[in-house]
Amino acid sequence: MNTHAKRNDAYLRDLLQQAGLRATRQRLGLAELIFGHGERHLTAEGLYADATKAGLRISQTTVYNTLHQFTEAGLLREILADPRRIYFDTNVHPHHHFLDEETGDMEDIPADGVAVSALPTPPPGKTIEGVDVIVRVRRPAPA
Amino acid sequence: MNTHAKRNDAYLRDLLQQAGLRATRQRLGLAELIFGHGERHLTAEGLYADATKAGLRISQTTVYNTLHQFTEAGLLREILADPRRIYFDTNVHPHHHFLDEETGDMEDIPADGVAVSALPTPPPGKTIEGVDVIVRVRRPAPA
DNA sequence: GTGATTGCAAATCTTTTGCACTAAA
DNA sequence: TTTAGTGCAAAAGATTTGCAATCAC
Repeated sequence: MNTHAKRNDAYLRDLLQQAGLRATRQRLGLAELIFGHGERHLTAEGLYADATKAGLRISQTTVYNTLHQFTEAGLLREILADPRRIYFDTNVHPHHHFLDEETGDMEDIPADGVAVSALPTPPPGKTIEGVDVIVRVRRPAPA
Repeated sequence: MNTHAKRNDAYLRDLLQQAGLRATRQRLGLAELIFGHGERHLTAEGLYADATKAGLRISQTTVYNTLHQFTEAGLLREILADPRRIYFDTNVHPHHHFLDEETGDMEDIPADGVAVSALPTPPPGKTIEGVDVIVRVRRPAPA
């Protein structure tokens, strides 16, 4: 028997239930890809491609819906990085990112790699929701 | 006479010339709005609206073209802040931003408001192009 | 059974592109 | 005159929405 799959399935069902979401075939499949598979920085486009490749029958609409639902549930976090597409991160804890300007690839910055020394005073009447640090990198142009 | 306007015009013509751009009516108009007017955080949409409001006959295409040309010339800088739209900043020096998550408004963080303590080591073969810090703020939800 | 979920198709929004016309130098 | 610039219209790309059929509980 595939004990591992069963246990994983139960885990994912639990995850969904705690998020107040029904355990549909599509959501289980995406959750497996996202949380069971080690994916870290996702775009809707990429996740849809992976889902399709994995044989999951699902629509783009549902991928978008699911990413947003998972984000609302606190299972994912949006990264402000690229004005042309939304990135989601499976790591919802405070941390920061390298963004390759050429390829669009994203990578975590190791926990102690940067530190924001002192939080600035927010504009009056506003409170700080979070801090995003994006370190833009690229392969140096050939001399 | 409008000495001020003349001087300003000459200044803007010079700015364009040094950027290798012809001093067209449209570019002069936009440069006036952007650099003579104190605008700081622009979107194409907003600049187009302001230009139209100011009586400048111009197309959206030219606004997009001009923003990119100014950016290439180092007169503006793109800000990675909102996956849904590109922000440009007239301040091209290293500094960071507050982003109001509800309104989309952007504000500079005073120079000494944040500091990134130590730049992280970039992935092998890559060099750091720049660092963007976005502090997301919002009006706290009523209790 | 009942309300949540899915997914098609169409719409929306922002940005880019092709190309004929116009203007700057 | 020559080349750069403009802008219409259309395309492109990502994301969202309306709504009827389907599914989870």
